Amino acid sequence: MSVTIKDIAKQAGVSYSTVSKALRDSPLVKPPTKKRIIAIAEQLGYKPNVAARNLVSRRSQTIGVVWPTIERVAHSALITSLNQRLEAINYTTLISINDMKTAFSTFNQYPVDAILAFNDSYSPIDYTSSVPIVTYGIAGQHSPFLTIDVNRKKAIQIAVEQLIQLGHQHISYIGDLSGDFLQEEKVKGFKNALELFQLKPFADQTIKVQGLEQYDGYIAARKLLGKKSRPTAIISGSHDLSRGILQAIYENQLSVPVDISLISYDNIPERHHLDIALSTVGVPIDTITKTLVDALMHTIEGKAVPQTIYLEPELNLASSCQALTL
Amino acid sequence: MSVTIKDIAKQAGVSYSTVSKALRDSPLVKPPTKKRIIAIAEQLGYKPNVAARNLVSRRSQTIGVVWPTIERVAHSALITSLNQRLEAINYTTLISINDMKTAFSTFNQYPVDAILAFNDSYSPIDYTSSVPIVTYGIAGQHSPFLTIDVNRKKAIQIAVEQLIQLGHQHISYIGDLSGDFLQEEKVKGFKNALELFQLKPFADQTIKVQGLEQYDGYIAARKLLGKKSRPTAIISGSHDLSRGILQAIYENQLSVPVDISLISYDNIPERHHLDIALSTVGVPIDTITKTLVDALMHTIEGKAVPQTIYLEPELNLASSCQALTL
DNA sequence: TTGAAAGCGATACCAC
DNA sequence: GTGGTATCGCTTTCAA
Repeated sequence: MSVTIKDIAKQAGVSYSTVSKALRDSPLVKPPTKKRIIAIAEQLGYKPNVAARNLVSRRSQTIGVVWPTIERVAHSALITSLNQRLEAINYTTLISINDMKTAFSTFNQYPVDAILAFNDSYSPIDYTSSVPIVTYGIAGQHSPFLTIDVNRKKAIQIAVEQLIQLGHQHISYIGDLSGDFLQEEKVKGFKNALELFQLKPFADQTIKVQGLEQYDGYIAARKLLGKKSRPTAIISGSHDLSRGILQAIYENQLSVPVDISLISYDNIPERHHLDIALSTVGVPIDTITKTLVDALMHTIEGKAVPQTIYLEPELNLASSCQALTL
Repeated sequence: MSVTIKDIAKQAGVSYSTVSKALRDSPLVKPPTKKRIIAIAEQLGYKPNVAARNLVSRRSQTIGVVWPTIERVAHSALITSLNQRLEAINYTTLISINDMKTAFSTFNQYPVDAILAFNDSYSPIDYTSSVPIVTYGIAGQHSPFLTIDVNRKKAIQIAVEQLIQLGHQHISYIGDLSGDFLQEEKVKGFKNALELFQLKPFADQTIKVQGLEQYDGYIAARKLLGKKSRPTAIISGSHDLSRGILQAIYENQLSVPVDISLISYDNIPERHHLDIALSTVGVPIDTITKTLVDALMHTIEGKAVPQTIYLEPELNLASSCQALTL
């Protein structure tokens, strides 16, 4: 049997309700008493019983994260950052890798204060939950939840704009992954931008990939660079793709940015870990997770309204881009 | 406020303790009564309050999984399978991606019945936990916990033995990743086996990789195959590496198994998803997770002893290997 | 400033 | 078979 507040109360010679207050740092307990109680608690190795606390407070200080696609690495960094943030405000993160429906059901019977669902499809989440839900991903049409969405279209558009300003006319986009809605958004953004800036279409505008890993970027870029005519600039759909693309470029005895300028989607710290400083567009992970946590807290307090928050991407111009030299 | 057993009791006109029994399918309640109560519960949308249940039963039906390395994909499939198995026996899986120490502390104050820790280092886990712990990974020297370890050395040894039986003399191992203890075990197994079978050493016996992804396998294999003399057989440290290796072999206009035989570590269903049926050595994921779950249940019931369970790898011979033709 | 007591929702034991 | 009741560990009024 582990130690309870009653044990502490006995030791301290006070009532156990006083202990409860002291441990919760209530102002209703005299500082010296409080100090003594906390000392004893520590010494006894007291750990509060969460079940009991949840029972009475009707709060669990736990966020349920629905993350059905662990096998795809994309969100790992996001989850890591999210976890840290929640931890900092005394929340526990509980991850479920089951499908939405199962996970919702689990979390609804488990004591979580809110659910964060990673949603990478357009299909509406048709599930009623008594626990408040925040969604990260594609903004659905009439989502009944607060949804956080990254403006991926605009991100790519910004990249295109930047390259055009630098004088580029032949720009390829590597990262067309069919079946992945998040990726398709980016492709749309690319095509929109080309139209918008009235760039004349050329052969290899969008390059399909099999996946989003370094390997896929490498394969795609090699195919692209193997041809007689090649673009002067490339936009890549993800950081990992970019790594592979860089490799392929080097292999072709080409140089970045002299021969080819490169802008990568994804705004993560790892962009500094390459031989060359990578230009990127995207929302910084920190911004995303901060927004998510804020949204969750608001939702828990019942202050959130079903709406979509679009996060605006930022451009980080670095040495992987330069003006086209004629 | 959500519905409780008292609400059901009122509706059904019975005492709430009867409801409790009925809902737990106790034989002490007449079937018709039981049926009626269950119907009402369903109709009211009753969800048991886990906190209250935990409080009294002193069980939470929850396993805490410590998985600090989500960013490395290797264990994803394992976690997925584990989660399914636990779900099947009414256990909830709670994943923490914090470091061991933090995670243990969280789980110790959170109601979990047992902790499963993924440990990929030799360093002993110096943490006392009142919650029972099962470890998966390298068997420590004097681990105070039940540890499940895969005999990786032996796996590679079996692969070598098989290839030798097929007449191969020049065998390379791709998958030497410094700093990763699990990988180093495999390299050791390879070297041991070569000695054991008295194979004369040749130049490119072990090939270092930067990571364990397809890309890394591709790069390593390309380097290996670019030289004048090449091995007649390759053993690969992981499924993903193998995919890249296959790619590099094809690119060199070589064929598997005619020119090169290939055996891959990792025994996962995906081995059937390639152009060629891949020979593999390793413990099937299902076996691993079954063992883990059994170990956890035993531990929870207090029937487990601190010991190491070694899982023995299996060889699956498929068309990616053939006898050496002279 | 402290203590007593009610109660959160469910289980389990003991009567009836 | 069913109902009453103590109990789990803690928070929260309400009195003292």
